[in-house]
Amino acid sequence: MENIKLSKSFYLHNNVVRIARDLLGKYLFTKVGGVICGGIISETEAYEGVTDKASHAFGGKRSDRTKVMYHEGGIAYVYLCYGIHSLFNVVTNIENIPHAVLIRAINPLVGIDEMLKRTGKIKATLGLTNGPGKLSRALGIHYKHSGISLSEDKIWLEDRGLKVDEKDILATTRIGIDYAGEDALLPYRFLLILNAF
DNA sequence: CGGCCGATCCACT
DNA sequence: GTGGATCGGCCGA
Repeated sequence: MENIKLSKSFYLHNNVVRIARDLLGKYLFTKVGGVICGGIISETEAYEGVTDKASHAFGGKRSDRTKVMYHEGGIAYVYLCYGIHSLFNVVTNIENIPHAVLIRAINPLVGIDEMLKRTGKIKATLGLTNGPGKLSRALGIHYKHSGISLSEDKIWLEDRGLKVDEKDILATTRIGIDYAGEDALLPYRFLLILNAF
C-alpha cells in the first residue's frame, strides 16, 4: 500500500472538475494540536473560477478573502460560512486561475477520539464528517488556515492506492448555490458510493 | 459605516 | 420541514 502525499502536479492540472472526481478515494489528513486526524474523501464539489457563477472568484473578483484562490494550486482556501462554519477547499490550476475543490465529506479513519472530542459526539459514524462544516470542525481546520500549503504537515492529502471504480461515483448538482443561475445545474458534485462502511 | 447575506448544521415541531 | 445561530466579507451610501 502506497502512502504518499499528492504531488504538486496533481493540483496544477487544468481540469478542476476532473480533479474533484479524482479526489474521491484519496485521503485527507490534518495535524492540529499535535494530533493527526483524517479519512477517505467521499464527497467533493468543483468550483470553476471566473466563469462559474457559483465561485467566489466569478468574474475575476479578488478580495482579501478570495486572493488565495489565485495562488498556484496546492494550497488550502478556507473561509467562514454562515458565521459558524469553516469550509475547506483545495486550490488547483496555475497561478491566476482561481479554481478550487470544496471537500464536503470524508470517511473518518484516523484520530477518531480527537474528532469526537472536537465535535462533542459520542460515537464515530459517517455523521462525524459528512458535511463541509462538520468535517472542518472534526479535523480542526479553521479559516485562519486559509492559504497554507498542502505540502506541509498541517493539512495534506495522500494517495494510498485505493482504486475507485467509475460505477461507484455519482455526479450531481452542487449544494446551496441557487443564486448561480444556470451554473447551479452543472454536475460538479461528486460522491463516492461506499459499500464497505 | 451600516446592513445584508452566505459553498451549513442542528434542535425543534 | 423550518428557523435560529453567528460573524466576516462585501457592497452601496
